[in-house]
Amino acid sequence: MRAQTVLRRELEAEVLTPRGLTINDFEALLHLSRAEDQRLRRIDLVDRLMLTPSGVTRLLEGLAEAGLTENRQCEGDARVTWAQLTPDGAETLACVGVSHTARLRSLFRDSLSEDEVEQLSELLGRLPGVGPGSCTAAC
Amino acid sequence: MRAQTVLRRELEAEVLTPRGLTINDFEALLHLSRAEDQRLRRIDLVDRLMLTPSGVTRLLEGLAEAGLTENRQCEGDARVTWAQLTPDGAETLACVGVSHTARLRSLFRDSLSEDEVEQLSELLGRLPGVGPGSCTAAC
DNA sequence: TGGTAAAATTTGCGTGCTCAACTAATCTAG
DNA sequence: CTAGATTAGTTGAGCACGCAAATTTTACCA
Repeated sequence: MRAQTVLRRELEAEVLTPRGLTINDFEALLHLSRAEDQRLRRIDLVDRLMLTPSGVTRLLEGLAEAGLTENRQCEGDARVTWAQLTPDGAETLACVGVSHTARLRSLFRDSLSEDEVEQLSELLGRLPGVGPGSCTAAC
Repeated sequence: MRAQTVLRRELEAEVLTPRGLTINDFEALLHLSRAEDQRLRRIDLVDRLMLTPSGVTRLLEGLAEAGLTENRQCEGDARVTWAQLTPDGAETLACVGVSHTARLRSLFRDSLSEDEVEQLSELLGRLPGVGPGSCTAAC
């Protein structure tokens, strides 16, 4: 059950940490890059990253400060502020993404066959609170 | 991949938190209770709980303060201080253990068959950093 | 035997996150 | 059209943990 802790650190150290990114930073960028207009409401990130609203606020605080993200007003609903991916953010993601996901894949493929990865993903996805797609690999 | 986060909180809330215990607190007690003479070196807990030495120090700080654990000198090696389960600790574990593990089991069995749990456990166990037995269920 | 390396542990500092409480905007009944 | 409920988000306090550095004790080897 503590797979995450170890895998996670191993993953971060490789390519993310050198750029001052966290796994959640990375995944936030990833989700933004795939969203329409490359922007998402905070609440959407809460769901996708499985954080609390306050966690997301702080996460975006850091990303915005690093210029990878921007806060944009949402006309039509003054409650929401978009988290908008900046060109810098997109570029960073592009740079980091390849080696990160490669690393991720190899981490699984070293010990599991493709079918087994599939199986594992399916089983985990059935657990409560783990939607299919809450896993980077599945993205 | 973020299964842990959710399952973990759900688990804690049920029976552990009301007693002021954390999952790691619980697992520490569990490991101690199964160890010879109901005591373990800090380093052993580091391995079993997948924490850093400093994490274990702080964990035991709390447990000792709550009287569930005691620090005992180790004659023969002055570097180590045993973490010794107290009667209180054993009792607490007994009280909490049944409902906690029941809850744990049901959490898996609600969405997975017994075979599938087995399968999941096997697959996870092959991942680097996850020995078989680092999962409460396997204990 | 002495000296350096390794093992077990603690301490200070930083960080990522949660929880609870709060504000502000929007929706929904009566 | 207004009163309460809901939704989106922020803020302060606190916690569990990691990392790096320091300390003490033990082991190993020239």
